[in-house]
Amino acid sequence: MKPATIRDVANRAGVGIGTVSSVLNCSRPVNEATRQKVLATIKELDYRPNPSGRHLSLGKTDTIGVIIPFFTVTSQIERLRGVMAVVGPSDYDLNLFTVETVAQRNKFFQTIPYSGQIDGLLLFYHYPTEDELQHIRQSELPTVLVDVAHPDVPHIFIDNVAAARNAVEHLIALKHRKIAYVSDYLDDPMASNFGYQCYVGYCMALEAANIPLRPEYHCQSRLDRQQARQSIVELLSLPEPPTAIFAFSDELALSVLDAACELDIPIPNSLSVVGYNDIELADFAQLTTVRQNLFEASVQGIELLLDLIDDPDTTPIQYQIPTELIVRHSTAPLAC
Amino acid sequence: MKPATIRDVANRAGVGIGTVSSVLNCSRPVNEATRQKVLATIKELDYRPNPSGRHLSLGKTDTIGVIIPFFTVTSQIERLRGVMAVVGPSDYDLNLFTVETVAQRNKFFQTIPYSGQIDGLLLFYHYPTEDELQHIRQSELPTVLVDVAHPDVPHIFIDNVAAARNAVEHLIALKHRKIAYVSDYLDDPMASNFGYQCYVGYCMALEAANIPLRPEYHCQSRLDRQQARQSIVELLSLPEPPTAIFAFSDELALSVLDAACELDIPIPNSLSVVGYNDIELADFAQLTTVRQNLFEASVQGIELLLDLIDDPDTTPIQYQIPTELIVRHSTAPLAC
DNA sequence: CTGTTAGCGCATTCAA
DNA sequence: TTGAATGCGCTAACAG
Repeated sequence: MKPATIRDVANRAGVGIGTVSSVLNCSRPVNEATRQKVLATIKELDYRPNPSGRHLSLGKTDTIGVIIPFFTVTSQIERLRGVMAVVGPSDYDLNLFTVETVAQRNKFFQTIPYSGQIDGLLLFYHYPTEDELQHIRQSELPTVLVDVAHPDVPHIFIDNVAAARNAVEHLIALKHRKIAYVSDYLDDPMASNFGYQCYVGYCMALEAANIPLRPEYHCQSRLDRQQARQSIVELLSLPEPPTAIFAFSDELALSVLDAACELDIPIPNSLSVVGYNDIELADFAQLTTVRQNLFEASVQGIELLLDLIDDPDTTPIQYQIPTELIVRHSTAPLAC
Repeated sequence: MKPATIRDVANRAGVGIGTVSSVLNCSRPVNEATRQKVLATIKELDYRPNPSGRHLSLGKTDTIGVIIPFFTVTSQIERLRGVMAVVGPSDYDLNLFTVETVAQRNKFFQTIPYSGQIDGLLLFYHYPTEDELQHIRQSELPTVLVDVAHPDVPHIFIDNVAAARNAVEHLIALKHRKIAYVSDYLDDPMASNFGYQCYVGYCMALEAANIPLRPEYHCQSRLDRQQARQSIVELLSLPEPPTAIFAFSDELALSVLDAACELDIPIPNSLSVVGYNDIELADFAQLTTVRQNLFEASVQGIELLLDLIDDPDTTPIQYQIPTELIVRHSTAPLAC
């Protein structure tokens, strides 16, 4: 059976269509008696306003778009949970988009912002290109970045550079000097900017300690477990292998453990390992890692976005989420 | 600047509004010359059809709704990935809904199916109540269940009963007779039906081996790690503790490992453990577990749903996804 | 082949 | 306080 429309309700209740609308949206005062009658009719006909009608009339979709790349990464679920925690109780819906290739990403930015199908965009884990920024600006779509900082876009910033530096300094404090860094391919067009940020922090820590940078200690790896392990085995097979490794994700850090296991390198005795994210597995594996409150960052992200949608002139405050180094048993002082 | 409408394009191109629509949708033949002109104007004006307009006119939203409960559970990301893999390249959008409480669930089923805001519904991990079925039927919203089987609703079925039975039989084959089962609270209104299904499989395996059921061996626990560990410590502290445990999720199985560690019970020597899902962590922890291809199940789920939307009279074929017992090092023959 | 028109369901005028 | 009319952007049926 066709769902009831606002006109059905109006006819049945013997009132005008505008009156029903007024009752629904409290947009203007309505006589209490007629109000009750309308309300009763709505219930009787089981009427629900059609969102598309509203959207068309209001020029608003009550939907926010979310892009969370790297959906294989466990920690992404935390980000999504944070988003849902705010969007769920709100009047907004959530549209989840996939962008797994450069082509998809281009198409997305060229179309969606202009399509009027979302009122705002939440972008995780991705430092927008100049081109993408252009589209965001031009479409005037309220946009918030989470995880990365950008001077031109409101964002919830996690200072990964400082966190990475702090992690590496932890290793240096343990007397390590041969410290490697494992990340994704920094020049991969689909890479998060994140690997780079951590790299900067890594470099800063080394520099501050007067430890020269060794290019062979920067291991850029694919993220799937097999290939990662392989890359790290190579790293650990260098003539002068590192005594400590900082990995830009817990997943990669676990691959370090895999590789060390394969090579019979005891951890932390002969090799210290620090990860990033503090995923559940990290605790289980007793991995020293950097904890970021991804849930909280997401929550602040959409809250900011909703504010921005509500009032585009909101001063785009840029929050910062603190990180914390969780020291477990995968790091130890350098054995002499 | 206001985005261009179909009328802008028509005026600019000097054609009728219907012609533009025809070009866009190939809904009727158009003279090649005018077609090119329209196409050029569309590009020139950077015109994108407004979805709400389409939706309103077509009575279709090109959006499918998805409910994936228990978003804290790592394996859920696999399901979501499967969905995205199909929805992403399609013309459909994905609306993710939260239902974390009974109230939310009720509200969802009472409103969303009728709202016309989605063309189809994909329901994970949830055996619908009679009431919910009523709403699904009444609203005539195409709906597909994934993970659970229901006689009245198209579904992608994973035979958890058989898989659980198989897992427990593995333990029995290892000569275990004191076999406990750890799950969520079976009577929790927000529980997945899943804990119950595994329970049935567990019982069947025991019965077939003539092992009497011991109520004290069924440990119903909260799912967060601390409380789970606590519950399992109690289980393992029984006067006659189990020598093997089947957990309905890898997360719980890992909590079993936690608890065993706390009590200095060596695994698998003194206690065998089997989990469920084969999350990444399971491999890492060398946990024997049941692997279900969650990605594949999701893919089949939306594919079926899209078919159903396309043609509501599609014979609601009900697929079944096989499971596989992955034997690792958390299970061993009963020590005499 | 193509321009025009009539809704789709709703919010918001403008009159009354 | 309220009903009727207008328009949001689009598709499809209708009339050339």
